[in-house]
Amino acid sequence: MPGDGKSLQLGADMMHLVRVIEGQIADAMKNAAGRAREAGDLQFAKVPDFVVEVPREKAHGDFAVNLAMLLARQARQNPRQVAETLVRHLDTTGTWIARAEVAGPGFINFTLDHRWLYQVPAIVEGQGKTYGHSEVGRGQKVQVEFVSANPTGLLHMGNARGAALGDSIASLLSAAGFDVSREFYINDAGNQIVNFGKSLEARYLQLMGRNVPFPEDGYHGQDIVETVQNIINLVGDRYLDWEPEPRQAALIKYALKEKLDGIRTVLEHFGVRYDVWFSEQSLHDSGEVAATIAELQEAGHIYERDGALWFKATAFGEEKDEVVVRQNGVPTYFAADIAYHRNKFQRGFRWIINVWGADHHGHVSRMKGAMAALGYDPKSLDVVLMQLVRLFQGGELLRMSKRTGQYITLNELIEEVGVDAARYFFVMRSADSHLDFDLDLAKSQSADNPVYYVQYAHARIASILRQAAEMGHQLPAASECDLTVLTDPSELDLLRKIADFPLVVEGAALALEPHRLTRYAQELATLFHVFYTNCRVLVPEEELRGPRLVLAGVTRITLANLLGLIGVQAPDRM
RNA sequence: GCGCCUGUAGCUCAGUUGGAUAGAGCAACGGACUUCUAAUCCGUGGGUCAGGGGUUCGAAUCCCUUCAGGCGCACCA
Repeated sequence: MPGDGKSLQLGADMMHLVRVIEGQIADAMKNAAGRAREAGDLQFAKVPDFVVEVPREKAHGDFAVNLAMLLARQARQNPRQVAETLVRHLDTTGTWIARAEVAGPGFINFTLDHRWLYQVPAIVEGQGKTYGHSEVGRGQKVQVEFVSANPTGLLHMGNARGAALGDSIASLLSAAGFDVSREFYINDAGNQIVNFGKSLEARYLQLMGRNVPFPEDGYHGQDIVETVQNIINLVGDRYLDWEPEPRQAALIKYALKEKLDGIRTVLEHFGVRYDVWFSEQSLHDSGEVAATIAELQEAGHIYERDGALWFKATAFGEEKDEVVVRQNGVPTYFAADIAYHRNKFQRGFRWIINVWGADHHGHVSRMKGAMAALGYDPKSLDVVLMQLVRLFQGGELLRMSKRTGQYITLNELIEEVGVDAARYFFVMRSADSHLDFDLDLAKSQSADNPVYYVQYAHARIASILRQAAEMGHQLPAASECDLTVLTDPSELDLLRKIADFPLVVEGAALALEPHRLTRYAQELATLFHVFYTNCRVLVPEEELRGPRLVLAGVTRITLANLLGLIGVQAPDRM
C-alpha cells in the first residue's frame, strides 16, 4: 500500500504557517505540563505523544489537543481534571492563542486570534507558483515508474488511470522537495514479444494475400493490422520470402517503434512527460540480468530444481519459491524485473515508487523479498496498487480485453471526455477503490463533473481581476493593504483553507495519495464560491476592494497550483 | 483452500496517527439572478459505517470472526 516515506529522513520544515501555529500550541502544552508537575499538581513520567488537530466542529475552536486524556491514567485523575490543571498552567504569551478551554471528555480546545490569518496572503504572493511547495524531500532522488504498458497495443483505461495517478504522484513529490524522475519501463522482451512477432507476421502474410491462420492467442486488435499496413507501405513484399525468424524480428523492430511513438504521443496529449524510457531488453543485452542472478546466487538465494533456477522467496516470507531462469535457459520476467529494480537502486534513487494494477499485487512482496536478498531496504520500494477500472456505458459493464482488441483506448477517452475531466476523474478516487467510469456521464460534459466546479472558481476570479484592471484597479500587493477589514466569516474561512494548502500537498505527497488534492480542491472552490456570493469584490471603497482583490488573487494562485499538480487546466474563461 | 484489496446516505465516494453529534458530490424537494459569470449560493430530508465479538476514557479506524464482491496464487507479464 502507499508508503509513508518512513525509511527516508524527513527534515523539519517551518515554511508552513499552520505548522508553526501547531508547534506553538504543542510547546505551550508541554510547558504547561512541566509546570504542573513542578507545582505538584500532576504526576507523570514523560509527556506522551499527543496530537494537535483541527476539530470537526467549528464550535470546538480552531485546534484541539488530547493530552489530558493521555495523561489521565499516569496522573490518576480524571481527564477533565487533568485538562483543567493544564489550562491553569498554560502560558500563551508570544503565541496566537486567544483562548483555551476544557471540553467534552477532556479535550483542550484552542481558539486563535483570527488575525493570524492576515499573514497568509503575503506568503502566497511571495511564493507565487511555488506556494504549496516545501522542502521535506530535501532534494532526495525519487523515481516514479508508471503505466509501463506493453508496447504491443494501445493504451486502455487502466493505463490511463495509472498515467493520471503516477503523474500526479510525481508532481506532488516534486512539490514536496524531492528530486523526481518519471520513468516508463518498456516490456520489449519475453514471450509477449515473441507472440507479438507471430501476430505481425500473420497479418503481414494475410495482407499480402497469403492464406495463413492467425495465432489463437495473438493480438487481434485492429491497430496491429494498421501497423502492418504501414510497414507494407514502406517495404512492400520485401519480407515475403524471408525465414520466419528474421522476418518477425524485422516486423517487431518497426512495429515496436511505431507503437512506442504512439504511446508517447498520446501520453503527451494527456499531459504526461517521462524523463526516462527504460528498455527491458537492454537489461538482457547489457548482461545485468545475468549479473543480478549471479549476485543472488553468490549470496545463496538461488538453487536449481528440475533444470530451472529458483529464487528462495520462502526465505523472505513468501509462500513459494519463484523461477528466475527457465529450464530452457531463458530468464523469466521476474528475473528481469529484479535486475531492473537493482538498476534503479544503483542509479541512486532513495525512494522507488511503482504504480501497478491490482492484478500485479502478487508480484509486490516477492519483489521486495528480492530487494532484501540483494541487500537493499525493501521499505525504500513502495508499490501503489490501483484497483482496476470498470467501464460503463448505457448502464452496462463493458468487458475489455486487450487480447481480443476490444477496449476503449486513451485516445478515444481524450477525444470524448477531454483531458481535464479524465485526469480529474481518475485522481479523484483513491487508488484502493474500484473505479466505475461512466462513459455517458463523462461524455455529457454536464455540470455534474466536479472538475468544472473547480475550474469555474478559477475562471470567476480571472474575470474579476480582468474587470478590475479595465476599471483601472491593478491587483495590489498584500503589504499595501490593511487586510484586517476582511472580517466576514466567508473571508476568514477562505484564508484558513488557503493556509492549509502546503500541508495538504505535503501530506498527499508522503502518503502517495493524490486524491486528497481533488477533495481539497472541492472544498477550496466551495469556500471561494461562498465568498463570491457573500462579498462583492469590486466595491467603490478602495480600502475594502483592495484587500478583497488580494484575497481573490491568492485564491487564484492556490487554485492554479493545485490544478497544476493534477494536470488540469486553470482556465481564465469558461 | 491460501493471500491482498473493498464493503460508510438512493448513487459515486471522503474520513489523515483511534477523538467530541460520521461528511462531500450527485440525485430528490423548497428557496435566491435589475448587483463582479446562476457551470453559483442557501435550506430540507436521507445512516444498524456489511453482521457479530474484543481491546479502552473513546472505534468507521486497531484485533478476532462470519458474510458479500474484486484480484491474485504459471518455468505468462
